[in-house]
Amino acid sequence: MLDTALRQRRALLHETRCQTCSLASLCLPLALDIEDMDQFDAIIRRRAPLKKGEPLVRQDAPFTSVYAVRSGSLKQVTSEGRGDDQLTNFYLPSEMVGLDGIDAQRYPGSVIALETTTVCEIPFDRLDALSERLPELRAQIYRSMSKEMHEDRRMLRLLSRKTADERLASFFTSLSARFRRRGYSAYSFRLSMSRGDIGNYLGLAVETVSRILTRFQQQGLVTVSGREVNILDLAALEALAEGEGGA
Amino acid sequence: MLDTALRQRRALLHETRCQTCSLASLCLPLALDIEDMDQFDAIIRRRAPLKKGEPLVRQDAPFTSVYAVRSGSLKQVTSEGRGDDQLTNFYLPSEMVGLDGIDAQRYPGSVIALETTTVCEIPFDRLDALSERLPELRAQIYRSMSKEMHEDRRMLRLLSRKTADERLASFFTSLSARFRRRGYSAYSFRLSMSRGDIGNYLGLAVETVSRILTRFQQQGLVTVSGREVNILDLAALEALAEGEGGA
DNA sequence: CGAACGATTGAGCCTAGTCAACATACGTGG
DNA sequence: CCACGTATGTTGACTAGGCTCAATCGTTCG
Repeated sequence: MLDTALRQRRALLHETRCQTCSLASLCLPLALDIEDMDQFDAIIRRRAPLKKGEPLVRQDAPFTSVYAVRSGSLKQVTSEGRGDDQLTNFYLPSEMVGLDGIDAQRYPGSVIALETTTVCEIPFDRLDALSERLPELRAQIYRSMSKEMHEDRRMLRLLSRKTADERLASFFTSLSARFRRRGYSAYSFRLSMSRGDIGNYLGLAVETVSRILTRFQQQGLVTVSGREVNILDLAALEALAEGEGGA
Repeated sequence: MLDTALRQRRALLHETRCQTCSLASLCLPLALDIEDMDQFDAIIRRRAPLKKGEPLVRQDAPFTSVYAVRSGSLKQVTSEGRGDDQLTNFYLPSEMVGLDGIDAQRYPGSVIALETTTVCEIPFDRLDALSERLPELRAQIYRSMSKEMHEDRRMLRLLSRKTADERLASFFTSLSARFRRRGYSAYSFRLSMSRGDIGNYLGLAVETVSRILTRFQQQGLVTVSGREVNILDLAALEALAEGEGGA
């Protein structure tokens, strides 16, 4: 039995090494050579997997680390005032959590696992120190942050100009692209978030999300069964997402 | 006459030095000591002032530099599809323009002067190289980006949860705070942007902006005459911005 | 001084929110 | 393994906030 535990532990350690990580090509150490990757690897902290609903970071907690998602998914929720939560982000494997806490030195929202989720913890002070010697790593940090800003701008546009249908279509095409990029099917996947989460994220009432999903099915764009999604007409969804509904 | 030109040029050079810049305490070199500031100063490029309506950067142009606003103001506009512009940001003195272009190596939107505006151009490759040796500078770059992400999240919440009244109130209180921080009056200022710009930014029709402004005046919250704004009851505006209208 | 643009005001409409009832899935303990 | 309770999802009816269209007024600039 001890043997099993040992093997599991070794497997875990093995898995946690960047060099053998299947996400390495999408993650922070992306551009590093073998030697540098070892240095990077050395500052990463292992973490027990998070269970569904468990917070990775809590809003307003002191900023110490950023995190790379290895498997599973999370949502970022910012509470302000009484019960007025806003879901500001979903995080999928290879994406970075916590970069928005650098400025205020506190995390601006809680980040909560949507399913069983594993992450790599990267203490920021050590990352920063390492980035001093590794220009490629520095560039990758800048790129990650810049990309998130870029994404946020897309989201601003979605919220201020798009109709409910366009928002849902955007949501699906964006998820589809993100899954594809990670080597999963672009057409068939399982949502880890509830309708409520989706609505909150897209600025829509749950009822609206539900209604539009049934309409999308009637239109033959997708099939949805619970959280199982099948995209039938990606091109049409993409057109819809860009506002070519009937204009 | 040559003498005049010479003096002007010297004045310009003088003004453009970080050490004598009144914004130094808000800007990138914030935490640098005198010596380091000189190094930073050396990589900055002077730029002729932009006239109203003139673009500082154009959407999709190759990313080369970031910019610090010295005086005036600008807006960032992202066009997608036909005529579907989204105003994603306003930039005031000491704020950084262009950081969202690092990832794609292109500027994700055009940035256009709203009035006569001067900026410091900072070539990014040289900034990055310098940041290798100056941890304080690096920290400040991270902080700038992180702050912008944070701001974007606030904006997401505004667009997805707030009513038109709350949005306008937020807009005014935010401007007020930004002016105060720069040493200007928090209660009396001139808008450099049109009603159309405000509406576009806040996800509202121009007519709605106009209507709410007149209502705010009737309620004794502000006086507005053209682009001249006087805040009469900042506390009430702040309460409104946070959704304490009648709840 | 006139033209062009920006701002204001009014009337009617439409999208998505709210409230309410019902259906389904989930998971926990007997 | 099933039964129950709770959380999640769906559907319907009604409402309202903000958009559109349209006309008018004001202001800035050539």
